[in-house]
Amino acid sequence: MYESLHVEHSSTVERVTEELRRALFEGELAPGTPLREVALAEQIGVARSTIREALSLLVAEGLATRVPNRGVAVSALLAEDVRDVLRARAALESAGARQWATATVEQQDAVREALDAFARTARSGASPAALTAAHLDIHRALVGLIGSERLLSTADALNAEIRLALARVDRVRRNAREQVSAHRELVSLLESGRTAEAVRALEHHLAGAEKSLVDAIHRRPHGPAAPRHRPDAD
Amino acid sequence: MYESLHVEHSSTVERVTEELRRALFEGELAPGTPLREVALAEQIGVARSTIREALSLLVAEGLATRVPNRGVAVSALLAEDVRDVLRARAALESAGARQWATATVEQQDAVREALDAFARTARSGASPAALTAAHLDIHRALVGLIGSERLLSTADALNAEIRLALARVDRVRRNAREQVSAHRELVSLLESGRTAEAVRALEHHLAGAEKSLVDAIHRRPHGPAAPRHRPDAD
DNA sequence: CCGTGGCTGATTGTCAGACAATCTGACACA
DNA sequence: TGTGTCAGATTGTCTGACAATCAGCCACGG
Repeated sequence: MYESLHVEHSSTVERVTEELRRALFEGELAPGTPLREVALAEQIGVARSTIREALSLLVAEGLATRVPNRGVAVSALLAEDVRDVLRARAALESAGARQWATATVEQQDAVREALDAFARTARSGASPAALTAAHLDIHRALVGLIGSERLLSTADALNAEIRLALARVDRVRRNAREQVSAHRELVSLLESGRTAEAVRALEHHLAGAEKSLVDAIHRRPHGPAAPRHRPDAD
Repeated sequence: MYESLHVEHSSTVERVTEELRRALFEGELAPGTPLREVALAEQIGVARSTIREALSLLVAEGLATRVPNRGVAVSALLAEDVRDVLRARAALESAGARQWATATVEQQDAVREALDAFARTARSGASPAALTAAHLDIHRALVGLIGSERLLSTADALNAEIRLALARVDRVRRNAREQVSAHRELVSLLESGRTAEAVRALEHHLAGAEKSLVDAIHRRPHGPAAPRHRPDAD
């Protein structure tokens, strides 16, 4: 017992990491932006070693990229990366969908709840970031049907990369209502046992997401060529 | 061009991490063994901060576990963990198998080559560790059929955990020849387009692996209860 | 006898400061 | 145009330090 009594993680590294993550998702730091150790250290008010650990965490999560002897920078997803991530998600989520029948009731309920939460969020006209989070929660719950904590972790990492990409292109504000009904349709296919159709619908949905993401990247090619270091504005 | 010309990573952290990994896979460090920072630092001859980074890497890979304020120790897989990992592998690998038809020729060849390499290794009666590595390479190549680098990384992490568990129970020396033919059968099912049968065979194989691993763990329950700190031998 | 509380040593988490190695960009030079 | 050199910036690693936290032990009191 008493398991529910645990204070928030008071680790300094954890707090710094969380702050950086927030800044990334919020779009305050554009992809390609270098994350200098000394600058961040004195700016946040912690030691360089602490910043170093936090940056390593971000790199491990795929949100930042480290080049030896040149430091870490905010990850800039290329079209190739988006394809990679979406392919991974398709594999994970359709594997989950295929296991709907053998999943536990809790796992199924998690999907339904995520769907409802998404619908509520869409109806209440929340912020784009919140909407994206709620949307991705449904897909996370699909992976949860597999029943592996480790796969849930990788699903989280994949979703984090997507959120990073979406932070720069929140113009994907297409009809949220439409998205809700599409996902509702997907879940009802699962519930009625039409697995093959559900998998097809899921793959169709992900293909669409991939296309819009790749288009967005091509429209604003913040590719591997880091923004030139210009002292003035452009 | 010139891409193939890159020296070995000369990073100290990388070397230390590699050394620790080797010790783990070799079974020199039993699960539960604490990895003390100062001790390792002066033993290997590097600074504590360097050891710290290396340990963080191991923790990120799942090979070690960190408890706040109590340090990191070699991961001890419980039966629950083995189930989790095997479930994840089943999802990834059968997803790969299902995509055999749409995979590129290179990806298919990777599977065939891994199979041949395994057969050669088995015939040459190599070390158990080498045999396990060759075996896992086949399964890795199956995940490769999906075409996502990120999923390959998670497959590597999962396989590393399995290798860690196998290091303590290399009594799984059952007939290697039998294993080879089982995998050959699996690949030929894929090549002949009998996907559903291949997936079934794969899941059967993984279920067997899970069972033997769980049995081994129960036989030698190096569970979460870390070995008491006794100054003398037992 | 058993639970409580406090003490001690060991270990981690974080900090400060230092220095060599490496990379970038600019500049001089052929 | 292409090459060599140099200064500045930044990382990778080291040393040393200290407070916070934890495990084990022991005394105390019910």
